Amino acid sequence: MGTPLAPGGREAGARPVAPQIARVLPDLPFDKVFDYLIPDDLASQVRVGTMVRVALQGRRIGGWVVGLAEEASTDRPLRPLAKVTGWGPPAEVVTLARWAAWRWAGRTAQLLGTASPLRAVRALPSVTPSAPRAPAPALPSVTPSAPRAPAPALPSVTPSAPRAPAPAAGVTVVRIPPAGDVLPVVLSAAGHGDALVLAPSHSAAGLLAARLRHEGHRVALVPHDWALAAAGGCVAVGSRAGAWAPRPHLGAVVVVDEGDEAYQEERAPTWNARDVAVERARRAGVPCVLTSPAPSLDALAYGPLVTPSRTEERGGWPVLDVVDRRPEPPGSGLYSSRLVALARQAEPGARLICVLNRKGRARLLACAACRELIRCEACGAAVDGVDEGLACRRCGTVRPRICLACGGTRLATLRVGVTRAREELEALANRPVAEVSADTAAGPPPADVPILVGTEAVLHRVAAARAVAFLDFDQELLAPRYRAAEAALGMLARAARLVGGRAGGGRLMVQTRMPGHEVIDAALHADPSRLAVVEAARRAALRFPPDTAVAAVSGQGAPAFVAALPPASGLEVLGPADGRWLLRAPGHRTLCDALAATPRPAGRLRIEVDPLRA
DNA sequence: CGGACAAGCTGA
DNA sequence: CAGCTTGTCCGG
Repeated sequence: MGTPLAPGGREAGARPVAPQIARVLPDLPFDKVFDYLIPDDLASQVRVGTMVRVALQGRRIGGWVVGLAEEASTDRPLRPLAKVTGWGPPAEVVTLARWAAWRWAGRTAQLLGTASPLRAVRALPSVTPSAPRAPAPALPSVTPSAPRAPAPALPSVTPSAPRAPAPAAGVTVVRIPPAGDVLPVVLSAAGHGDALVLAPSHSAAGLLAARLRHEGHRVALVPHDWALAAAGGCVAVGSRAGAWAPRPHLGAVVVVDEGDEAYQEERAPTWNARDVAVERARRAGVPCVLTSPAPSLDALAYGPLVTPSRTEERGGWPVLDVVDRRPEPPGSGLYSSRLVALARQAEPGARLICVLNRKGRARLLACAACRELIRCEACGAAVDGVDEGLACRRCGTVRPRICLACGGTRLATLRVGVTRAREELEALANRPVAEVSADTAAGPPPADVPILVGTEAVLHRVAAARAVAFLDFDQELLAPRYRAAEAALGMLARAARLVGGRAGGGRLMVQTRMPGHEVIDAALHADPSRLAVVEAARRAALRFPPDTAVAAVSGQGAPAFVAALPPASGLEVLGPADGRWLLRAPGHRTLCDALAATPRPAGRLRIEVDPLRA
């Protein structure tokens, strides 16, 4: 049984209320609001957020009611709403979407689409007024790996408190080591009104939802359980899109593994669920907790950091073996003797996972005789070894496998791809090795293979391992992205989760020529602050976020757009590099105001605010 | 987005 | 100058 659609506070018998005009944002590629008359028979169903269909230019188009009014904003005759489709995002989420459209230079309608139910919701399930409250989580399960959570938060978990006193609003960053458990933090938030909990992947959200249910909480897994979340009286758990879940009485927000890149939408607008969640909590005046084994500088800029004790944090990271490859001659292969020794110990039940973030076969070839780099004779780009000889990756020219400098025919691989890495390791370790990458068959890799080699994706495809080795960690440290160092430590943390804490005996190994790098130093000491301090200084020196706000502009219309930017807007324009401009401003206010004030030219235009690569 | 309408190109 | 393409504007 459900409550009638959108009661909206209008009771039968109450005098007819004034607003008869709905301001509707149609689902079109531009943000323009149109007025429609609300027919009397639909009046009880229409409020801000309601999804409707309207006639526009002889067509029917879906859209959202974004406002109610008594007077039209135009002289032309108004048409009535054609239909009420069902429930949509609540008013404060509509406002949030408008903010996000500004913040990431996108369309409100697109964000409202993300905030809306997958299928039309005609009625909300009724809320059991006093749902059986969660039993107290067994305290021992909380203590061992629990970080020192904000003190007032923990008591709220107790079942005796129907609604815990609201803890202080604001953002708290909680560092939880890889082998630690976020559940205590999530449970304390779950005690506050309609909590919102985000995890980076669908599977992580599902797992968290199941654990919360096990603890006795009513849980809506969004967007699937959108209507349940809209009815309230439960915890909403979701991944990226969950940031937009309807929450009638938002009480607290938790973002698990806040730095995970999965929180950022890849397509423009490149909104980030963590930042949406933080803003949402701020607007609602409720606490927001960001957790991470290695908090990002973006997170640290939001609020104070809470860390576990050194003992606890050290225990939550595995031992890291750093293999310094500097003494070895260049081109001595992908595998150090220490790595081969580790590989020979691997068993199907105690796996070794090797991570190599490159795909394909040989990436760079050199002449074995004269050491000249083998490049395309036409354009000078690197070439791939193919069956017919050497093929240019840029222009496609194919030529025989001969060194142009000395005529030598023996070519050496300088950087090995995953396929080749697998073959080599199988020979060196004398055990079966399987390749796992984003494009090999989905699902878990074969269980009877003791060693897996793959790109970073392998860390997402396997639940546990005895050891994880990064074959060329410098690849991560030197990646041409300003967040490379954070991403590298994040990858170590992810690997650490697979092998478990120090006591379990699992190991991490990195092969590197930069053994003193602060990322390695941080993981070695189980102290992410060691990276954060250095990284903060570096970002400031290079004027990258969070010290500044940046956006990347590309596509056909980019030149015209960049030319049309207001000259005195406080924006610094860099580039173009590869048809991509970078805009830099002291902060998002300046950046986003300038982006919003600039007319969009015809033609494709992609604006990435907070681009992952800059 | 997609229709309406206006301004440009081509062929006779 | 009809007949068509391409571009720009606009919707309640």
